[in-house]
Amino acid sequence: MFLVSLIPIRPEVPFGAPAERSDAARNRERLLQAARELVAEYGAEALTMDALACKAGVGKGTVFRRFGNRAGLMMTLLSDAEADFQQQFIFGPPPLGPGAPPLERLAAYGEGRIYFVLEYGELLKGAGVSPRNRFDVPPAMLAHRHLELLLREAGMDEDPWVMAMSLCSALDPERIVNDVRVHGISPKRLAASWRQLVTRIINPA
Amino acid sequence: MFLVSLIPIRPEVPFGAPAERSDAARNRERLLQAARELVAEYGAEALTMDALACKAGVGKGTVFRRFGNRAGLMMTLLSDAEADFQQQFIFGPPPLGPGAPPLERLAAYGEGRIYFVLEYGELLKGAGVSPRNRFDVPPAMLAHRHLELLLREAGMDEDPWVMAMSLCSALDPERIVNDVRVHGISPKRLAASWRQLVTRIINPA
DNA sequence: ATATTAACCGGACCATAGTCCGTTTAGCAT
DNA sequence: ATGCTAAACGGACTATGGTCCGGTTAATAT
Repeated sequence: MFLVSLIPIRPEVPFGAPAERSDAARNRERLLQAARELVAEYGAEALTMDALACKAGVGKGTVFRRFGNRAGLMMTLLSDAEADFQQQFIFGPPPLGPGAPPLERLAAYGEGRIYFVLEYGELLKGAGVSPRNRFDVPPAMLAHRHLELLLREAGMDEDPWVMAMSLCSALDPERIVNDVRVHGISPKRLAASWRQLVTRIINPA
Repeated sequence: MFLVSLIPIRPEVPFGAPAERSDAARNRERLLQAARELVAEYGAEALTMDALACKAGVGKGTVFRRFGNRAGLMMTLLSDAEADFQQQFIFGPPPLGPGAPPLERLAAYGEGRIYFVLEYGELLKGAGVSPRNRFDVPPAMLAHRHLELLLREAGMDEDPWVMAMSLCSALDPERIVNDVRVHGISPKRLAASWRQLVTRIINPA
């Protein structure tokens, strides 16, 4: 699915940019490897940039040159999983992918996203420290456009843009993780409520 | 409206706790005064705990003993406005307060909250740094219970708890501020979309 | 092979939230 | 008034994200 390159997880470098130098590439791999190990062992929340630099055997400056900041590192660590999920709802089999009616796709999207969030909640939290990183980043924009499109297909023609944004908010990672971990709400219950929400939204009285 | 004391903005001290010492009370007032001035002049985002301690003429330890952390300070600064808004939707005149049909109260709540958020967005952002501070704090819990109650009154009897949580998410301060400031969405448009959202939720097909 | 240079490297440095603990003091009992 | 004690005080200290800049090196041209 080469089209994926049109949906970058992170903004790509400009076209004319020179290729990455070999030592830079090597250090990036070292850093990603070390980061994955640290996350696997201690969790994403416990990952400090100093510890990462130390474990990867590079200087701290190098870490920040690669990833910009902590959120950028988390985004990079998420990018594979995020691309995979995008594949599923754009090209995958119904009901998540094309072929099912919009309502079923909306319901499936929410359910899929809920389980995605519960699996990658810590990384998502780290990646979304600022509003800019949470809302105006390629995966979030794509999710929003996807929901907006499904709402339109379902006949919602009164400001689907804002309505899609509200739906995105209902799938906010911190909210979902809090519901499950603090209040003991089951993922199934969240998914059922989501289904009811989208059902009612596209089937007005 | 003495009942307000039953709806504390921040968790109160235990009943048997000894009274606050006079020097502590004096320093708390100094700190709040200084904090309000700093927020008024430079904005809440620019307020640092060091600068606050310095301006109030107290040590840094005192600041943290009073407010626990930066979020606690922001909550305290918000408490008057938050209590005021609570008054309005619990005891105030319809459609925000009791007396109007549930749908109208829901619509009015969202509209009121949107304008509240746009006025106090910076403080709300500072107060809600952690999920715990965002979701499981008295004002948030009260808002959630209020929405849940209105949903029940409107005949929604299938998991109104989670549905109310989704509605709370749709009013997330960072989302609202981002929509308005970054995407240029007008508050009126947000309020209209919110009205449509709650209308569809309580008037299923 | 050598020179050139732009990119990269690393770690010292800065800013700020939050902690700790020895010192001071308000409130009270005598 | 004096002494006692628990509370409060304040500033040095720590942790961590992020910046800066002088030295190093990979890629390229000659």
